[in-house]
Amino acid sequence: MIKAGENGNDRSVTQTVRAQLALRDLVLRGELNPGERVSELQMVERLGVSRTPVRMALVRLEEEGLLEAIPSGGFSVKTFSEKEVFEAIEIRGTLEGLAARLAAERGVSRTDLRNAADCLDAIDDVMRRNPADIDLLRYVELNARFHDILIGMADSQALARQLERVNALPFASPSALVPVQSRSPEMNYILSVAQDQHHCVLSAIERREGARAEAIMREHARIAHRNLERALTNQRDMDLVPGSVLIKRRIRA
Amino acid sequence: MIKAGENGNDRSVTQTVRAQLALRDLVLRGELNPGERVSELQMVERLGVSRTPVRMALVRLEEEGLLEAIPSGGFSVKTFSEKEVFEAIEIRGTLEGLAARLAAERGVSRTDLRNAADCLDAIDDVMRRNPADIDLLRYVELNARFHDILIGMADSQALARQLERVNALPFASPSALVPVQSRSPEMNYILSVAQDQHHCVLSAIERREGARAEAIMREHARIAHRNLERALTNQRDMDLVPGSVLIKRRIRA
DNA sequence: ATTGCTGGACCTGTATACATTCTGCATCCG
DNA sequence: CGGATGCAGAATGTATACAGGTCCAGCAAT
Repeated sequence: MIKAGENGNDRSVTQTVRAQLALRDLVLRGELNPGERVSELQMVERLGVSRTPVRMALVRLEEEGLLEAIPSGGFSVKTFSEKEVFEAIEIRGTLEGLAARLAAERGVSRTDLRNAADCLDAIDDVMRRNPADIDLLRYVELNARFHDILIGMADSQALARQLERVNALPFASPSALVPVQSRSPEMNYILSVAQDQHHCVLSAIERREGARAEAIMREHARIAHRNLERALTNQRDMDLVPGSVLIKRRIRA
Repeated sequence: MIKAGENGNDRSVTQTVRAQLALRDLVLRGELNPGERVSELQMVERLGVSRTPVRMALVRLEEEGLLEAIPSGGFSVKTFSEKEVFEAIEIRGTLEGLAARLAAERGVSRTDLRNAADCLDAIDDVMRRNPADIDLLRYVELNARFHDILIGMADSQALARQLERVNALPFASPSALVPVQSRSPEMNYILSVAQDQHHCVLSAIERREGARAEAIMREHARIAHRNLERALTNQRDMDLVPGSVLIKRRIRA
């Protein structure tokens, strides 16, 4: 049954993890109809592992928020209303704000500051090097890294855990909605505003200005709100949003 | 094997749920040494169910934050530093603040307002009826209810989920640290301050004063901080803190 | 045509056997 | 005497068989 080379059997990676990754992929790509029940046996067929790891994967994906437990047993693919997506982003902004405040109030090490500053330098570089055709992939990567560094500076395992959970929703993570801008003439403008906020929050943390650091990160998340709003009105941009198939669209005027 | 009446076999309750409840109880009562590995087979013996439901329970308790995954496999009982406990409370305060702000900004239904007001009336009643010997159990219950109503008023499934997660930590939930005051002469004073905050936040929500509502809930959580501080300095009060056995104490001057 | 019932397929919950990996200890070599 | 090494035991990961429960289709009766 185990055919090496077929789907990257590594022996070090458990079947459970493999099933989890594969299932998440199926859900996010919309190959499982939202709202539909996810049958264990069908997944056994489809993923090529036995029921036990499929079961574990289902439980973990429910924990991630991508699946929903059915009262009578089993799981179904979760759907999200537009409202829920906005709220998820708002929650992320609030928690990142808390992280920034904690970092500012407690103070951070010189090396942390250095790492963050280096990361911002790299982003500046990306934006300066080729303003007409920005390397979005690299921007997204660096942006995610900065946010991770920020969370790290708060030095709070509990907070990191909570944020991990919010970011598990594919459309809520810090970099999820950046690509939506790619078809907009305003992209450079928005990106530079966002990057300015990055600089400002780092400066605030350095000066131990907690309230300011918090406010900036909250506002920073609002950029994602704007991008989402754009994607919802321009339907053709929706395919740039990860997990967009899970979003129950409302009729829009 | 299934002995009805021994541990409430209901047939409608799955073995998994039973195992989860029993295991949580074992962890919270400190019958499993913090930091120690939780052996599946030992739990099978101890709980009287097979490995499968035990496994499920372990995964769910990890999700709750009471257990920690060991990289090489299996789980261990998680320990919390004092810092982590404070942070968990801070996170709760922040999220409850967000809930209050959302409720205020969006406006809430008349029936919600009524329910909340009724709950506060009931708390007032408890405090007035017998000031010398307050029925703490009932206070705790009503307090938890008020916080639940508040979360409900935010009308955000995502936020409710996140708060559920924080409150799963036994010492972080709104009512967890209330009993610590029971041995303090200041109890009545602190309870009335807390209750005043309840009234104020409800009034703020009613008037749609979002920023104020948020600030109040954040400050409200700080009462728990104070109670925790008390318990940590007066070791004899620690046994009033649920899950206190999981808290790694530091030497205090 | 509608409603209630019944049979059966399917699905999940549970238990357990098997395979593989990890761990701890004793022993041996440098 | 310290550290590496190999072995035994145990623990987890995985697969699968079995037992109920749920839900739907089809049929019959009204």
